[in-house]
Amino acid sequence: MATQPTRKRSETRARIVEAAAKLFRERGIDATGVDAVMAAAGLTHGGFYLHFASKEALAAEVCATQLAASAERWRGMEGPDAFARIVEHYLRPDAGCPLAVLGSELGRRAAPNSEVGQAARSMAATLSWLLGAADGRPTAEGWAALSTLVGAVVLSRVAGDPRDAADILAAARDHWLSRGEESR
Amino acid sequence: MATQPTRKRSETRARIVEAAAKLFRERGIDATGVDAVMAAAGLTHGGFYLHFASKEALAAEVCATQLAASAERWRGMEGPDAFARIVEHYLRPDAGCPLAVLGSELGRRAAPNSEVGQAARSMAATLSWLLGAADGRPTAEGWAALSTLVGAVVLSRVAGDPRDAADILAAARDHWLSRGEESR
DNA sequence: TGTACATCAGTGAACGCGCGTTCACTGATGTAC
DNA sequence: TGTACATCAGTGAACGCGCGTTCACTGATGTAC
Repeated sequence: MATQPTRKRSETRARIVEAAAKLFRERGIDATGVDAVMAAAGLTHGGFYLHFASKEALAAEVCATQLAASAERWRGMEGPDAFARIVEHYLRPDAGCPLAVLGSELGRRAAPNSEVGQAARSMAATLSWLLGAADGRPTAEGWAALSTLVGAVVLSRVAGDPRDAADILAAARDHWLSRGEESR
Repeated sequence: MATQPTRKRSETRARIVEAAAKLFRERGIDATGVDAVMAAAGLTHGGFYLHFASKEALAAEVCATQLAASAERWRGMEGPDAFARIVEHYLRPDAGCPLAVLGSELGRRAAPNSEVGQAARSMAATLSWLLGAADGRPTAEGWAALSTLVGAVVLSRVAGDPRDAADILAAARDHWLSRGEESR
């Protein structure tokens, strides 16, 4: 079959990362094959190793960059309702933060762990700050808030009943947003 | 090689389930082979299918029974510090509730889901009851508490730094136990 | 402007390994007589 | 009590498939002259 007109390597690479992020979120890392990732990126599987040393390297990069981007976005949030906006966004049924969606898989992978851990720390630190902490380090309250968010997403995905799933997300939201002023 | 003296099928089966529960908790379902489970049970892999129709059937049974047992144990807890005891126990670093440890893998498996969902509901209902709910149904507060527990375990396993891991578990504990009286 | 060649992204067949599953066989225990 | 046979749990070699990885090859673009 004919080859596509030559494209920039870096653009193709970005497409692969994007496709992988989506599939990993939907199906998990182990359950997503290299061929599926490449097909989703509009390529054949053979070209994968032109961009990545291994599937494991891709997984590490995808998780690290996704979480780093989230952490960065959170850190940039401003305004009195920043906390509420983060919570609402995190708990959207289609959000799928890697911490929650890939949590158990991440816990057992060696490679991405330090970066994943740092991103989690940064996210907890942002929540702590928005909850009134003095410096930029995660407080107990910040960790508790992040735990509730992550756990709610995990539980909502495990719950067989979609109504339970919605209840769980709403419960996590209410628990953290009904302190001080309600934001809607 | 010599065969072991004949044993009761049901006992062997129970040993397989026990071994699988341990390995699934440690390594995850996908990453644990049938041969590893059987070896841990002191058997060779060939005999597996005398007890289970497939690895998937084993996974379903292990998850369902583990969670049902947890839910049952929670339901039977009594006394004014029942809530505190559940929380403390759940957050022990070596506990490893399947909801947290296998959460993301469970979310994508078809078979065990309805039973897993029911167990989660029951656990949330017990927490709700102990937090003062009127009937035996899960309240928002109960779901929020369970979410925090699950999320804390997930995060503590993802955190690269063992000190963060301990902080996270302690934060979840403090968040839910410092309402009303402290229990220690 | 045109020709020859290097470079480069991507193709798709093939390889090898791990793992779930099957199956013929073994050795011990239980039962009939 | 002893012998013959059925049953039954378990063994371990083998099979097949999926998937990560490799590699010879293709076709397009860029460059030298």
